[in-house]
Amino acid sequence: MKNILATEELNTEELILRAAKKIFTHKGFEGARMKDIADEAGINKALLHYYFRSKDKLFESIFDGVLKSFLPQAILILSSELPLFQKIDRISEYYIQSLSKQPDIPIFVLHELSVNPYRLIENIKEHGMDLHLFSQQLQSEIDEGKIRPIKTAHFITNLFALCVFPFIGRPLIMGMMNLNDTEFNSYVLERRQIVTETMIRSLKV
Amino acid sequence: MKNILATEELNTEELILRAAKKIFTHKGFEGARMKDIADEAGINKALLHYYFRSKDKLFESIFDGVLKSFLPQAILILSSELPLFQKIDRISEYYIQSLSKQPDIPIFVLHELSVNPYRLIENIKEHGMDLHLFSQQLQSEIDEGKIRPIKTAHFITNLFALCVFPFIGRPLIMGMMNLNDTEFNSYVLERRQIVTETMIRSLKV
DNA sequence: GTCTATAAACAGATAGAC
DNA sequence: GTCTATCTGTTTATAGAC
Repeated sequence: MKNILATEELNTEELILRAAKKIFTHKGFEGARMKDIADEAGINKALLHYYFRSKDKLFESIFDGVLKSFLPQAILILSSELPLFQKIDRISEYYIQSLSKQPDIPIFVLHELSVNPYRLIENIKEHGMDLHLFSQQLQSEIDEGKIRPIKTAHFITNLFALCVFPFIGRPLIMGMMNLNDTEFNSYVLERRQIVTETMIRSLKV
Repeated sequence: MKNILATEELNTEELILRAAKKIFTHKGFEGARMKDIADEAGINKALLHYYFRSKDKLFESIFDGVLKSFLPQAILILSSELPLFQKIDRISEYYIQSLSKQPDIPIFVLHELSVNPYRLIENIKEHGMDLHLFSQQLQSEIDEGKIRPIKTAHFITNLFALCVFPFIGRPLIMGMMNLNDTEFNSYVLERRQIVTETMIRSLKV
């Protein structure tokens, strides 16, 4: 039985997937070159085609995987039994932490979706992006006078905007604020509390 | 003297720039084809090179123009003499209204900056992205106990995140919320008030 | 200035040896 | 499975006629 913990013992297919994820998320589908991916994986171009037939097929593997590793978590937390304010905290905690390790993901996903919106359709269907339960919870809190009225769409937009924008706007923020890499990392660490506070204060009656 | 109001009387260079802006902002630099731009402008590929030498040069013209038409306005409003809460309202009004007419701009700019962060440097130097005055105002309001403490970086991130994210995340929002184009437009119209309210409520002591 | 035709460079994909 | 060499189609860029 293979030692699953030996991270350096990757087979070729895994090497390719890791390299492809790095190059695609950094440069986008159109900007990525099969040569770049092969070099990153330390193998030959031809092997990419041997394992994945085409650039499109390879990309689909990466894109689907990325989407599946991020979107469902939001639905899971939002549809849970947790109190509203705890959900806010969990979402900001999870997304800011995950994206700190993979900061290229948001701009990659949103750029590709913006160029090819159809890509989302299958994935959404598959995972059933049902926010019905969450909408009910939100409406209950409003009806009981616990929070100010807000539509589900705006609540979710606000929450994700506050969490994700630092990663999307990184070069702009670093430029406008004159931050170096170290300073930017500190700034990101502060975001979790800022997001939670901003969301909760804006909802308080 | 030419009639500057006759919008249909564009010379070839203007036709190219208009077409290039449309194609580049929609598909990004790597995804854009010179053929697409020529077709959009109703002219021949060779003419693009006659006027702009290369795809890179043409892109620079567009990118610089786009940056100059959006960034300085924020600095202008933030560095003005207006009260803090009015600045919030002006920013959300200006950016949500402008971007409604050109919704591709944010993802375009942020994707290109993410692939080539150096692009920003010259532009920022040129326009002097100085937020010193604004930081002083923010600190004064905090010191006088008028608003809760918040760093300039987080204030600006929050404000721009709330304004810009709907355009960046459009396909995702439409997918998750099951919105059609008409519904999305209504949703965007509501954002201006949501942004102002969210920002101001989160700052209130 | 504007076009057609073509060159030159590149990128994705395949053939075939090992 | 993995490599080198090559093919095929695409894309940017140029030459040259009008």
